[in-house]
Amino acid sequence: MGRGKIEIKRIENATNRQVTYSKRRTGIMKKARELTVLCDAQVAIIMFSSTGKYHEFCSPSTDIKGIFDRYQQAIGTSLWIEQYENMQRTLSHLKDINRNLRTEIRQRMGEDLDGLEFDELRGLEQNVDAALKEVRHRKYHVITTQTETYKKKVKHSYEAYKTLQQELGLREEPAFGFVDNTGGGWDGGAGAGAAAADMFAFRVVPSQPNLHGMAYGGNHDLRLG
Amino acid sequence: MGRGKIEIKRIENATNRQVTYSKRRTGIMKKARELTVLCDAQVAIIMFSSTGKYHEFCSPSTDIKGIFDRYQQAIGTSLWIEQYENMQRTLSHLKDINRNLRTEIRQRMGEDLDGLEFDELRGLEQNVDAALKEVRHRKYHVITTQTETYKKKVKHSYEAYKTLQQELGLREEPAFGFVDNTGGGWDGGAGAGAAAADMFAFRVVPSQPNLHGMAYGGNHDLRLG
DNA sequence: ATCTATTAATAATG
DNA sequence: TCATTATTAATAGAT
Repeated sequence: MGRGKIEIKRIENATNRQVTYSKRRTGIMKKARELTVLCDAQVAIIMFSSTGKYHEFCSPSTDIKGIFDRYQQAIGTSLWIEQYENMQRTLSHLKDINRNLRTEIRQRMGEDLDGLEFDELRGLEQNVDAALKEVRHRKYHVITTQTETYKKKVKHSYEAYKTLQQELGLREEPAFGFVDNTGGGWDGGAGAGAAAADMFAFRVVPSQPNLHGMAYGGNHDLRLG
Repeated sequence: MGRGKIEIKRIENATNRQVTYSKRRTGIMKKARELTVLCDAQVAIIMFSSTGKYHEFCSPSTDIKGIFDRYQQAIGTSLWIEQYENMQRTLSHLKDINRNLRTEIRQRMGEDLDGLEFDELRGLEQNVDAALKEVRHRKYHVITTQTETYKKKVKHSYEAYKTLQQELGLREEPAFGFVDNTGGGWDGGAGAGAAAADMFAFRVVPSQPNLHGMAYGGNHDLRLG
């Protein structure tokens, strides 16, 4: 259907090939459109030219995704089933791991111990015991450091206050609690410790939410026992 | 292109419609095949007739999935992005939970404590302490139960042996270790305890693999300390 | 299915 | 890319 018959084989001249692609693509799209109208059919076409350009056709009242979902239904499988199943596997593997992690945590909390053999219980006991020592050690480190810091801050403030008092030459009623130390010196002892405990009362909510919804221990009062 | 020109609108006669669908479908497929050969193009076509039958065309050296993957790349999005993203969300959520669980376990093991506030450390200490008590309690329960069971078994065997000895009227050299109890009675004390410890030596591998690869505690010898 | 008169698509050309 | 047109290809309607 042209000025001459052509053989159906790759057109070597790139320009001709491109021109023919363009003309015939239009033709196919027109035919597809006619088919959908005449015959009430659903058609989806995707084309890539040799230069990488893409064109699509899709019958109205649906879209490429719709037709492909229907197609996958028709052939009874998903074209992307492999990726999908891969993901599903990863997902269920993660769920397994999570379940095991939760079990381990519960056991480390002293729950769900029924399934453990004696030697596992012994190992767990030793491990928890060692952990307890670590936590205690860390706790004492923190409280010591924080107390020192607080002592320094209070001492610093007190000295600034004294300096100010001297510079102004005033003898006003003291505004700070710590001026009960009438001697003017620094006691550095029990008084500072008690004040430090009050200071820590600002933060009783763990900064990192516990996944069991039951943050470590129930008792958050601040006696230093 | 036929005995008469036709209007491009739905063919009401179902038979005609089906015939036209069949003819024109063949025509489009032929055109598509020619296009792929002449122009070195990739083409995918999916059709559904009004009766629900499906037909497909795909250029050689690829498949429908291949063309659709390329198409999705070309338009820069996935047609199934919603499902995919849903799964990705679930996945990363699970990973988050996983990470938090691991952190909690490490902290319960006395590691990674640097990020914890004093009151969190205190809560953790109390919690681990309580857990330790639980584990110890359970351990003693298990060892007690198992010891009792073992005692009963040994006693039972011993009595069976005695009965057998009497029935046969024999005075052979004893074959079992426990007949050192020359009095013939049952001591029920330290001897049985030591034998029980040997019995437990069969199982030193935890039945449930620990996810940190470091089963509870390193020391699995069986001294009952 | 097959046939064929007729229309539609398009290859070559400008 | 666009228009023209000679020619081939597709197909509507009939058998």
